[in-house]
Amino acid sequence: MTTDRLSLLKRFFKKNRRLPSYSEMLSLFGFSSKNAVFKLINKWVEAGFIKKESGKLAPTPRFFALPMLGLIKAGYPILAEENRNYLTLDDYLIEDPTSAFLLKVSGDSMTGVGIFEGDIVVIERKRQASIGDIVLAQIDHEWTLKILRRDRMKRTNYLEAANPKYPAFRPRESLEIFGVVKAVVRKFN
Amino acid sequence: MTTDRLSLLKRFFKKNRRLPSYSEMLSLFGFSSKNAVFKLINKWVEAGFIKKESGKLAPTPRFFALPMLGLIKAGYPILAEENRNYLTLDDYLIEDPTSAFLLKVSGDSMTGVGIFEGDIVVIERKRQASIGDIVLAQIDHEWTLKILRRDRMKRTNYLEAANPKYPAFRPRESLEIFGVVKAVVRKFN
DNA sequence: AATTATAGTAAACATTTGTTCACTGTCAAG
DNA sequence: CTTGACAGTGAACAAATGTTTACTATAATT
Repeated sequence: MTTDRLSLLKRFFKKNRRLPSYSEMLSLFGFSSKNAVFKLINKWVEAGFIKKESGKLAPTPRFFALPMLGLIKAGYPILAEENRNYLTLDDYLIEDPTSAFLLKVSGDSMTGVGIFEGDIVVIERKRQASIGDIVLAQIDHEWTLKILRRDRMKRTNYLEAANPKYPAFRPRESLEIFGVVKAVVRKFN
Repeated sequence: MTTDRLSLLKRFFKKNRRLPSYSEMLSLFGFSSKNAVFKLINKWVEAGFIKKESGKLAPTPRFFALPMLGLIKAGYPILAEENRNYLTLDDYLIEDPTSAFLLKVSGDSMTGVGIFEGDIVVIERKRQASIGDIVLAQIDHEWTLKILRRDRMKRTNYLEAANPKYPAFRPRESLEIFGVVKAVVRKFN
């Protein structure tokens, strides 16, 4: 399989974080006429991989999209119906890049919700959270990552680990929330 | 906090998947001289947010980078030492976009390694895997996601769930590997 | 008060951009 | 065999690009 041109283009974008100009594509694809590039691009525009707006090229969501399968229990993989038009994993996971940051997790207190030591969580910076959210909080001036719970009787909030071996964490002085966990990410190997 | 110009630029890139031209930046930033843009860009180039190569602008890894913290058990978050220069979560998670695809997980057979129903796994398409890898495989013509194990005595491979409630899966006829799980991703809410 | 850096305007310019037009060879279909 | 579609060459071109130079106003420093 001789690497096709779209792959070459994707590789260029991955490396340079931009699309090449037509003259750059000349050498990238091995053409000697810009018109060849022109026609090729138009084909990709029609196919929906690339967009033109006021003469500027930009990749479309489709350009990045990885095929997404669903695995049926019975045993056959199918193309997942949901063409949720998320562009990249970034766009899927990080809604507001300006308020988001990453946190490398340590400890085993959240294994119950599938957050393990070494995982990376995406946190959205905010001071308010809903009950049940996984929050980054400071409880009695100590930082921690736990589930936010509410004690209806005492009308207070407290923190709970997602691991039966830890007790509930009830603040003596203060419980301050700094962010909410929006996603987890784990790499194998 | 009046949204600063770098944020405007990031927003533009997130929306259009490209950097604006200087003339577009005029209106984006509210300048009336291209030279103002020119100087601003050069500042960002020096700061390492943007790169110029042969007159073409491109964002650097730094442009995308989210702050990455580490959480010490004792209770204080610190800037994670590892400035691994991964660009985006995509680049961190997906090494080879041409051979990768996504799979939405169903079932509870992999909860032991923190893969739950509804999670999305990044799979690298390949026919060979190492013992211990989490693989997408066809065992006796049925698709499944399990851990690849080796039976040294019988000199055969078999599959194992990461959930004690399932027995080992030993192939009667065939065990064919289609890909290896490189990462998991889970979104909350 | 004088000085220096910073942030922006305004105009001019060579280079490069994407596009268009006319043309050629190749291959598959009628 | 002819026809038409397809893939590419080559040259020409208006428009837009990033850059440079000269100048102004504002704020900060000495």
